[in-house]
Amino acid sequence: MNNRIQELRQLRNWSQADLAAHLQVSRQTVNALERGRYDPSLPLAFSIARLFGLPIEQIFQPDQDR
Amino acid sequence: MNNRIQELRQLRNWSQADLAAHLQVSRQTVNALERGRYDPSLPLAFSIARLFGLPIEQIFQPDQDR
DNA sequence: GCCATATGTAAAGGTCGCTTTACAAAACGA
DNA sequence: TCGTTTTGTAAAGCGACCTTTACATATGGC
Repeated sequence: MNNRIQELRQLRNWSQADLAAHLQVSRQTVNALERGRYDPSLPLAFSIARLFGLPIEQIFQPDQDR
Repeated sequence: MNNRIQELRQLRNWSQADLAAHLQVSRQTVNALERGRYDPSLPLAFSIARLFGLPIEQIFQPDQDR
């Protein structure tokens, strides 16, 4: 699962800590998501989409094989 | 997190086992999702949305407080 | 009544998502 | 150069997600 979190965060000149605060998760979680270590839960994906004002499908892209 | 999985499944006259086969998950997983015991992972949410031809936001609705 | 199908649930087990604490390294401004 | 901010990473712990096996109940057709 690919995502555009880092790109959307940098557009706003936010640090990972800033984004984490807006999402109410830890900074390590934001870092892990940006680096692709794991996918967010569905509720967190909704929070991210709402924060950036985009549909989930425009932020996250599933791998070819799913 | 609310979802319309049961409604969309019944529109197609599918059993939970039928849907599970299409999604390549266990029947118990489909049952748990329909009964709201837990939310799907983000990749599984994408599979469900693609199968039903709808955006994720039209199948899953986050709780008020998220 | 019988048999097959569909649904609900439980228990045990593995991996994932997220936390807190902590440390290291990179980047930046004054 | 020094102090601050930012990013990356690790480890331990906990609950969520999903599996397999198994059993119970309900429904419907014959």
